[in-house]
Amino acid sequence: MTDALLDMAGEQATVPAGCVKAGTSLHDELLAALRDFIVEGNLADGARIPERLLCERFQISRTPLREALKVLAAEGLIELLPNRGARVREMSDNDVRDLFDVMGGLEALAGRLACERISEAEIARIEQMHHEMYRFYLRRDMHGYFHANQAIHQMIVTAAGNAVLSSTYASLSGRIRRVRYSANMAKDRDRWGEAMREHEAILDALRRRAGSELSDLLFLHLRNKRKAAQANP
Amino acid sequence: MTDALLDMAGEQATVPAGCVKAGTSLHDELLAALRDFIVEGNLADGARIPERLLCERFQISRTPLREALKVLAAEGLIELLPNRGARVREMSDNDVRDLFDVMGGLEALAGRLACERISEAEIARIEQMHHEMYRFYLRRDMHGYFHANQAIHQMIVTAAGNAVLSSTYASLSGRIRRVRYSANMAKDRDRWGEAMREHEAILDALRRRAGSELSDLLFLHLRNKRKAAQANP
DNA sequence: CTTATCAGAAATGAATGCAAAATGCCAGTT
DNA sequence: AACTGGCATTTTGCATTCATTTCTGATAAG
Repeated sequence: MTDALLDMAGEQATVPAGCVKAGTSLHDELLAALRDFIVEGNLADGARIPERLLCERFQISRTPLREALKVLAAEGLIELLPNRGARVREMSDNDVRDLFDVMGGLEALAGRLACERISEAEIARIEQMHHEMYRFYLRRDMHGYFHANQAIHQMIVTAAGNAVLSSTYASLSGRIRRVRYSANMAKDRDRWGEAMREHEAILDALRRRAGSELSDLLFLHLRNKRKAAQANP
Repeated sequence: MTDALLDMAGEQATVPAGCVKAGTSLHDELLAALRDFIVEGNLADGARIPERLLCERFQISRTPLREALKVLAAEGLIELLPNRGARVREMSDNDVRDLFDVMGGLEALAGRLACERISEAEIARIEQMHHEMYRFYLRRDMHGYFHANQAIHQMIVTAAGNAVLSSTYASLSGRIRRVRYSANMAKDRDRWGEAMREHEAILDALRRRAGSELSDLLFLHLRNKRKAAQANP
């Protein structure tokens, strides 16, 4: 962990003062940096996060750091034990299941709302991304596929045009990104093909602007994704 | 606003020290108290929240207060303008629409999950609450109806057995509770009756454990509720 | 050799102090 | 009379300091 923190401190040091964008407080910057750092998975599950270390690395005092930690705890990324400091939140299988289901619910909502207000241009853009993803699938390019897949889902959420949905979705995405759930698909070729077929159906429903149907498809798609991810010994 | 703050100080003063529950830090207590205070609607929309005042009222220093404010800002209840302090977040019609839609999406999810795991006893309990609500409706008891209605929706969310869903729902509930959206139904008797019929259908779908159908019904129910609430000049 | 206990060290929780930014006020000007 | 510019006050942001709790590890008893 210490090495990672040192790396981060390095980045911080290379952009010392001029990088302070107008209107951004030290606290906000720190919050974003810390969140990214944890979401990226640089810290092990359940790892302690000593304030002193972070202070030295970020070259700040404890006050803004502690504020940021409180916010991250509220977001569910870390947990604060009274008088015992911050820990990276460990996620049980149940937690992962719950997170996936809520993500599914939010994507279902996104699909429904998107059907109501998405433009033809946006649909065309998603179709394009879909074909791109398909090419990754044919090439068995796991990384590219995963990236394209995530972009499509994000695009649907964005197309819903709902700020509350977007921020809620982003928050849960951060929490779930710590869970490595992409690697499993490589072992399960059937699931990969199935996922592609599900995406075909999703795109079709979006084209027809069939809100309820798309809503169902997206929820079930996420649920299947979760089942595939959790079916690992 | 000052009066309201003074009132709160009074409450705080009446339970000065003994109320400190074991394991709860000053920060957590303060956070809960502040959140309740704002959710209850004691502060006007857009009202400034000077730190000094709150400190005097709560008899604490600025440090824990500022931590609490940061968390409330992250929750979306207030907004923090850099160097200009905290304000109660004003909600535009768009914000209310977005909130209602996401609440609808979450309830739709709750219904779907509830269908999978709800017990017969819980269904019976909801039926009972439904009939209770119906009696309030017949008596034109707006307050009682509203209360029973909220209890039913909460019960469905609880029955979903998803911790992430519950906490997300609770957070959005807090943000939306500041909006008075109950009074309008009194003016629109048709909407009230329609809402009752929707609840009949919801209960029926739940009995049959028809997940997708219930999901649709709940989303549309919330959307209709929103439309009725926002149709006020 | 294991385990219990206790003192020192370290970390957290909260309060205070200081610098910078913003708000408000008043005078001077047009 | 209205508007602009500058100064004083207030308020926020962050650092530092103090108090309390927890952790560590060394020592001694079983």
